[in-house]
Amino acid sequence: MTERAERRRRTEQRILEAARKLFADLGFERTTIRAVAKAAEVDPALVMQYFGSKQGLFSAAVAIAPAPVAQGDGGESDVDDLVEQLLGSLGLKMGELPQSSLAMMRSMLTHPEAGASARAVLSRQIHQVGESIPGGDARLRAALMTTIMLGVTVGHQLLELDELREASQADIARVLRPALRAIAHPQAE
Amino acid sequence: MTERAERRRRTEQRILEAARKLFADLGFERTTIRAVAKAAEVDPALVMQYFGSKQGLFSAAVAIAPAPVAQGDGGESDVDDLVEQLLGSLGLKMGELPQSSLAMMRSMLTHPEAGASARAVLSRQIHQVGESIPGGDARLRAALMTTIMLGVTVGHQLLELDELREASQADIARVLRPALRAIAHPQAE
DNA sequence: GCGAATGGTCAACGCCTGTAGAGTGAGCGA
DNA sequence: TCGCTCACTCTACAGGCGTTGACCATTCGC
Repeated sequence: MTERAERRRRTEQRILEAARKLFADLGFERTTIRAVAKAAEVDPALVMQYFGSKQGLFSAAVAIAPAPVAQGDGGESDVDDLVEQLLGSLGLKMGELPQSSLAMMRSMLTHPEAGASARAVLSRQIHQVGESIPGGDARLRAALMTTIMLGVTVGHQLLELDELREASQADIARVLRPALRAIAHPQAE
Repeated sequence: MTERAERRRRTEQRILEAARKLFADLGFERTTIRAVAKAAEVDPALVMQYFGSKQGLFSAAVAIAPAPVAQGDGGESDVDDLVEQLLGSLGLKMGELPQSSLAMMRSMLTHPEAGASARAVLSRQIHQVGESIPGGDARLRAALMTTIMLGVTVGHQLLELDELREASQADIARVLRPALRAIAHPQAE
């Protein structure tokens, strides 16, 4: 790779990292192009030149391939595996949920584009979870399992509730596991 | 009450209603004083005069006495009652969660003051729920029950996920009930 | 080496925002 | 009725924002 191209790639990466951090911490509106540029030690105009607009920068900063949830055939053990997978994804979230995800979540309630992205990601996950659990109302159960994970993640990562920050990942998983299983396994009532 | 005072009270109320609607729909940053004034058919300067600043308007629009959760002594039936209460508060949220609450929730991830308010409200609820359930880790269990309700409410009210909008309040409560009970009732493992 | 391409900067524009202060007219107390 | 209070409006300012186009300086292809 030519030296110029290499240099450009690095600069672009530096801008994206700064943008992710600021978007994740402050959200879309409070993050300014000027602040991103300063954090990346670059002129604001360069950010525009590379990403076209603030929205373009946001899209580029948030864009990632979401890790897909493995699918099963609805059998018993697969359902429990699914629960463990969800809990595990929360575990990942404890220390090092990617900045891009945090950035999207931070803005999903106030920035229309981020909201649309969040809906897409969640719908996708709901669909996948729904295919992995039995029962006629699998869709609703999957939606609730997903929003439960969303709520815990928001409370822990974004609101930083002390009551959750104090607990270890294992403790949270231990308490949450029976709840998720109760939803995943349909019972006759 | 004198005519002038009456008139003022009505105007102030009109401004607050417009502000709540806009804050709930758009969040703090995207809501402008000018837009609130226009919706209330009033001059922008009047909004400032009444509430001092945009932040003051937001505080006034969001300020409400949160309905306290009744407390029990940790007995079996009380715990189930608590679960029903939480599910009921979600039920209230279905059609007509007050605009002031929506306004606070909408901005809680991106506006520092709203975030602080949200943390205060949630911590209060966690504390109350924690006092109503038995077990050594009641605090953590209460936090998770609370964030679960938060996640479902956010997904339903703010993100407006189709999978939740399609379901009736009773359906959601039916699926969620065992999950909350599983967390509320500590089990030896 | 030399012109072209390209990474990067500088200065500025136009817009929108929250906010301030002077002004107006109608209802109030005496 | 008179003067004052107070609800309300008009106009304007200062600052920050996203965005733009002209401008350097280095490196590429030939």
